[in-house]
Amino acid sequence: MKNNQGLVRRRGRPPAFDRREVLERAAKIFWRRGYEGASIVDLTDAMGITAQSLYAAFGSKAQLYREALDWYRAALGAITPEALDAPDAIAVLSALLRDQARAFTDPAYPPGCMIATAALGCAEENDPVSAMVADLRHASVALVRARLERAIVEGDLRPDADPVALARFVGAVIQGLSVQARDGAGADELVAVAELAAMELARHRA
Amino acid sequence: MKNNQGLVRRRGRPPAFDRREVLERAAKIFWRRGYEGASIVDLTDAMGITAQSLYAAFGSKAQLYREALDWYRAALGAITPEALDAPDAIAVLSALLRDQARAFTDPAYPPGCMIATAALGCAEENDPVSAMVADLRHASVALVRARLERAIVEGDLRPDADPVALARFVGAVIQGLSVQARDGAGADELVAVAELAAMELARHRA
DNA sequence: AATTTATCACAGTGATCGCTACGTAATATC
DNA sequence: GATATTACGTAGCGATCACTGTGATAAATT
Repeated sequence: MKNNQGLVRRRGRPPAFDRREVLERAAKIFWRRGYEGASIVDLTDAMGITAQSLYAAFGSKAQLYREALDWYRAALGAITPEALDAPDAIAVLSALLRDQARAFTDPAYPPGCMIATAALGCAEENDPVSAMVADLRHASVALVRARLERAIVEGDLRPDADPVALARFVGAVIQGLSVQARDGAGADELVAVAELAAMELARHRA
Repeated sequence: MKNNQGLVRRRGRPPAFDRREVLERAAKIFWRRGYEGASIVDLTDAMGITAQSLYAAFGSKAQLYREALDWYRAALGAITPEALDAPDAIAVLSALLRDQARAFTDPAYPPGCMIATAALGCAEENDPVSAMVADLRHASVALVRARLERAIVEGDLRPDADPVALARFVGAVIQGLSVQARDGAGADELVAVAELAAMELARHRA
């Protein structure tokens, strides 16, 4: 009906649900409850499909979570190379901090970041899932670090600045913003924090 | 045997374990795995007692977690009014950030903070536990804020500084340090982040 | 029409969840 | 030693976990 837009012709009855839409609904449950805190019943209730359809479409809970993270990164929370590509690294990262402060408190979505504060401490059996999310955090910090290294070359950042520490600093503030958003902080409060962090970045401007 | 040091005489067979010692072992499991990630079997295995003894001594998993948090705050992770009481608020908070960076990476204990990044996103049934830990985070930030307000009165901090935002900023950095410690960061890396945050604090010195 | 695939409702898998009843062993007071 | 009190080990409670089998029906293709 809605899905399978003529790209791949298959025989048999087509799915009655839009795969992307039910994925988004599942992602919001994972976002709010975390991987372990979201049960299959929670997910199927929100998605409006049965467990059989879930497993037929997504394979497993862990695979569904992986796809939910992909959705989040593509739709909302990504720190992409493109987003960091504009001139003036310090302005780019200051805007990033402010944007994240606003995004983490957007009432249209669950509070906080789906990646920055996910799967911190979980049952041993789910350590692989935790490691996967940690890898996404590492990758984001690495992108920020690369952008800061470029900023030194381009003369935005002082040559004696430490891109590794500054990137970790930006990551830490974003993670803290996510914690406080989950604890109920408002947009203005978090933007004020982001601006303090941006001030510290500006201190390293060339 | 080891416990019940003559303080309260009771009839019947005395416990064969030291209550404080098994509580500390339980706390480390909670610390590493979180409230939901630590099962009763995980806990009793680490504590070296049976589930029967656990429930007789601590009442429930939630109550054991509460006592574990008390142990953590008393033994290690507390931001107490006393710790913040020394002169020069900015020096105090800078030292706090550095100390936390070191504590979060102490190989003698699980990585990160037991409170700063605990119970973020959990099953609905455990929302009360999550709220309890969030309250502890709020209380810590409130202590920092009070110390910063005093610093304005005492002339450490510039009168136009924002104690609320600065306290949230300190809290956010600590929370980010805890995330990155859990992700495997080392002491030196986190101390470098703490020092960047301390630099921003210093910018508001009177 | 025949085939294929997806839907649903229902049921149930073994495992684990937090938690507890029961009988016995050990230590107190009397 | 008698008795009361408490802890311990075994075993198991009902509930939920992620996940799957069955079977009938519906909707698409060939």
